[in-house]
Amino acid sequence: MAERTFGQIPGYPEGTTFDSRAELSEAGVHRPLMAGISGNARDGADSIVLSGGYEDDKDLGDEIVYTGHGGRDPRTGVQVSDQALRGGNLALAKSSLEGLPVRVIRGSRHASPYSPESGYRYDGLYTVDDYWHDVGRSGFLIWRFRLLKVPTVPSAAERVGEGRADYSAAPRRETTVLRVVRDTRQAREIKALYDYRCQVCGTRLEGPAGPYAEAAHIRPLGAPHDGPDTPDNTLCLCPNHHALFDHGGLVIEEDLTMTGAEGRLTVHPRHRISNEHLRYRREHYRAPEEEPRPAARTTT
DNA sequence: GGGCCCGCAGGG
DNA sequence: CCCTGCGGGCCC
Repeated sequence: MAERTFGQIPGYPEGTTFDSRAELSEAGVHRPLMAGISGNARDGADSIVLSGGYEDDKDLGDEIVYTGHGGRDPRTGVQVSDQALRGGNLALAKSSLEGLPVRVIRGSRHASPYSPESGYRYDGLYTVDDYWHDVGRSGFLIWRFRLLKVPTVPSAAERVGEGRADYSAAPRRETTVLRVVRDTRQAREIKALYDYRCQVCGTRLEGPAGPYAEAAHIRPLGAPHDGPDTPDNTLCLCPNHHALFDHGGLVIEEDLTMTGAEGRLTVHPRHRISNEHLRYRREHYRAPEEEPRPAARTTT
């Protein structure tokens, strides 16, 4: 078994097309012949294929919301039970935690303006920006992974000796920056209100240029969550608790007690926090009930 | 080795 | 078009 390779495969630049899954596998661009996700729980996911069939997928080009696997009838492809954070799904979550690049391949059967006319096409590297669970069209629990394109910069080797005509001939999509700028005026005001102390642990980080804290959104900004950039959707957190919150390891209950941290969330009298947004976060990011958390890996 | 999976070809 | 049988590679 060849070792798993993350990032671009030498000899197969972005835009390379393949006739079949067998060719993709042979090239090492996406090794499994049928599965959509290549990877494991330990190392993360190195590639995925969008080939249609998953009704909850969203493809906006530079942003993809990819559906995890599992819970489908193998014959019909119909979702008949809940998905779990296992196998390839866990691999993609691992890639998110580690910030690993995922090769994305689109197939012609995937209904999207970004799909190739025929066969499969390697479309570059993406990062797994976020993952959460949702109720899919089928009514069953699905895991969802937001992938964002890593902007492609031509390497020095590619630039050297490259004629202008060649450059203009290369098909390049315009890259849309989808990230919302997070530190708005209201975010700064919330941080000032708490004097840069974490609402979870009270930590105040002080550097020579001043204090540092992060504004965390409770209901995430951007589709499909569409949380607002408003004070009632913003928390002032230290980097550790921000990361823990984003990855579902810190849950704020309705009474402001916390799962994953001691005590109760500190809330300033002049800071109203939306219960609705807190509920949204719990519903989509907390580990599902029947989902046993994977055993933590210890480094020895 | 078992079970899973965003194939694929072939036939109706 | 839809359905069926037969799959290879890989994770666990």
